[in-house]
Amino acid sequence: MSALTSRLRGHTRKITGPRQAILGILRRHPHPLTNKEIFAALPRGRCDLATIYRSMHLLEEMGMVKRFDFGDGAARFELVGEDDDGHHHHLVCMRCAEVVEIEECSIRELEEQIAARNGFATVTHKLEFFGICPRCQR
Amino acid sequence: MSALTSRLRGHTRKITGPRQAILGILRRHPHPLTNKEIFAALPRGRCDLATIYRSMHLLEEMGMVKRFDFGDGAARFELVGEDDDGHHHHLVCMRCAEVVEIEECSIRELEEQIAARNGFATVTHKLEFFGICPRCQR
DNA sequence: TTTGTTTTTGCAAATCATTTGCAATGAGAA
DNA sequence: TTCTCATTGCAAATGATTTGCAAAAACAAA
Repeated sequence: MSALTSRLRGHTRKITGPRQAILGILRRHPHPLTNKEIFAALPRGRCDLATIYRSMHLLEEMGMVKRFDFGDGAARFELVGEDDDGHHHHLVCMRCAEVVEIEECSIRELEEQIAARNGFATVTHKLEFFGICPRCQR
Repeated sequence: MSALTSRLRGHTRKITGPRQAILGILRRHPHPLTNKEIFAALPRGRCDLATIYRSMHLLEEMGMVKRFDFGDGAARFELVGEDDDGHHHHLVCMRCAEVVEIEECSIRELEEQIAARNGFATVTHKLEFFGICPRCQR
């Protein structure tokens, strides 16, 4: 919690109940959660859905959570550890949405390994690169 | 067009004006397009936006277009060649949304190569695996 | 601990992408 | 040419996410 405290203070931000509660939920859920899931996990009426959306933006900017997009239209978030940079991949079941964290980071050749190792079938992957193009760098 | 014709016929589907027009736009745009962009590229009033959404679903099911998700909330589509399976990656500028097609399929080590080769800066990548989990396979 | 200032929150309304109901229209088989 | 079923346009419905605004909460300073 000290990490949150100092980081928030450094941004002229306040340590509010909703924010602590959200971090709490994230801390005890090692899987990516949607804003709605976080909302549901919070004690009833603990805070508004809009507040969760706003908090996630803030925490993301501060680098405390990582945003994931599984392509189903809802963003998902995971807490980033003190040390790690939060970079890892996910193996998502297209039927029940079960999520398995994948530590390694290679590809293609890994598809088979990942499929076999986890017993998943018809595994595919989606990959996009992001950056700043030459024109925009000027 | 013969490919479209035969494929559509094989699915008890009709060859309509909107569908031909959409394929036409896709054919002359080698980059992923959003439904809205396709709509805008179509001669005014050529067809409804809803029809484009419906057509893209159909074409995707038929394997004639590939759907891409750059995480900005809008799906993008590209025509899949007769032969190729449409598998390739994209390098997207986070500022102007310029898109560069990346042929190779490896990762991480490639990030630097891709960044250098295209003059892009701060390149990152997003990757997710999809499949059917053991429980769902039963 | 009281006050003053600034950030946050709740709530409701607004956006945006995408989907859907339904009656009218069009494509293709007979 | 006719008949039937797929398809379309249009408008309304969804679902995720954002935003305006006044009230409430944090916190620094007194």
